[in-house]
Amino acid sequence: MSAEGEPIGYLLARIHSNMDRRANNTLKASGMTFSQMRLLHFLFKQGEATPSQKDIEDFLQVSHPTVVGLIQRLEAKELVRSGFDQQDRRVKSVYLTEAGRGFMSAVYEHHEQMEQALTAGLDAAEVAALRALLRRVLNNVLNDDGGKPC
Amino acid sequence: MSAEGEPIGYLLARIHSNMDRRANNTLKASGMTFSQMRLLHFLFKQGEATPSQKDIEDFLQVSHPTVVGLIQRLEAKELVRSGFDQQDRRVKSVYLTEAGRGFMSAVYEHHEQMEQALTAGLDAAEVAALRALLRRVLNNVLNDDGGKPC
DNA sequence: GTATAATATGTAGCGTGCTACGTGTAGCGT
DNA sequence: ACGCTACACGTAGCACGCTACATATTATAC
Repeated sequence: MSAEGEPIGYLLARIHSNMDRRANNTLKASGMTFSQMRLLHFLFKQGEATPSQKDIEDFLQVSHPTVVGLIQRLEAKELVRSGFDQQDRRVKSVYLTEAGRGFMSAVYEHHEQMEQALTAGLDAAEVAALRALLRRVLNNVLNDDGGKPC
Repeated sequence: MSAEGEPIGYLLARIHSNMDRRANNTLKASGMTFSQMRLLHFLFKQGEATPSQKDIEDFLQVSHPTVVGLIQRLEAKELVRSGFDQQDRRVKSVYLTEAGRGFMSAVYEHHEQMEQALTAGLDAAEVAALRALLRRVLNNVLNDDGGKPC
């Protein structure tokens, strides 16, 4: 029937938008969003290091104006702070405040919940297989030029 | 190292945003977007039927204000037209214009390209496995209430 | 030293998604 | 007929993603 014909692209679009909506509804009470959570997660993992805006852009794989917006909103909430580097005054370093660091436990709790909700009913081998396939798809999306000369 | 730990949720977010950007860049010349393409695809499949805005909402699985915006932009381009039903004047029926119907061949061409780019390097069995796993993930995202009472 | 290119960040404007709330129509109970 | 609920659609306002263009700093070439 229609099962074999359903495009992977549409499937991914539907999953992502539903996942995003669910996550944001759960986080709504705390005034956070899924994207903001991803950024805090990255900063938390860095420990004492203070990554630049460019590093964040590469990690999240979004454009730099998107990162600017995220940082502005997180700074308004006093969860992160930023400042220009003294060595190279082009780069802006970003780091968690104490409040931001404290926020992370709640964030990680939700993180676990969402991951388990996504993979409910799949055993460990299936999750591993899915992850491996998705990583290959991601690589295609990142590097493949699909006929476009540039 | 970090391979086994990468959350499915983040992987999906990265894939979707990169896919969307690629698709929109390819479609840019024609003034279309990936979302608009999904809607035209749905209308085209309906043949003579004229689905309501609500039907579109259910198919795309997005909120009704999002559908309103999509339709407004497609109507501005004269690719679709809409009107309220005479039987039940709450419902607004949407259908392709001739221009919209003509547009579809180009759309389908890109559709094929994107699908192939996504699954490059995967054989038929792997694509089928990925699709099956994604469908289960989608189902989790759709139906699982994850502790929310309702 | 000065011009040029490369890099990092900022701003403008738009599309797409959401929630919350408002409007109009249909259906139902009384 | 009246009110109430349910349903479909509309609007407001926001978050987040993009491209295109602008600015500031550094690096490089001459």
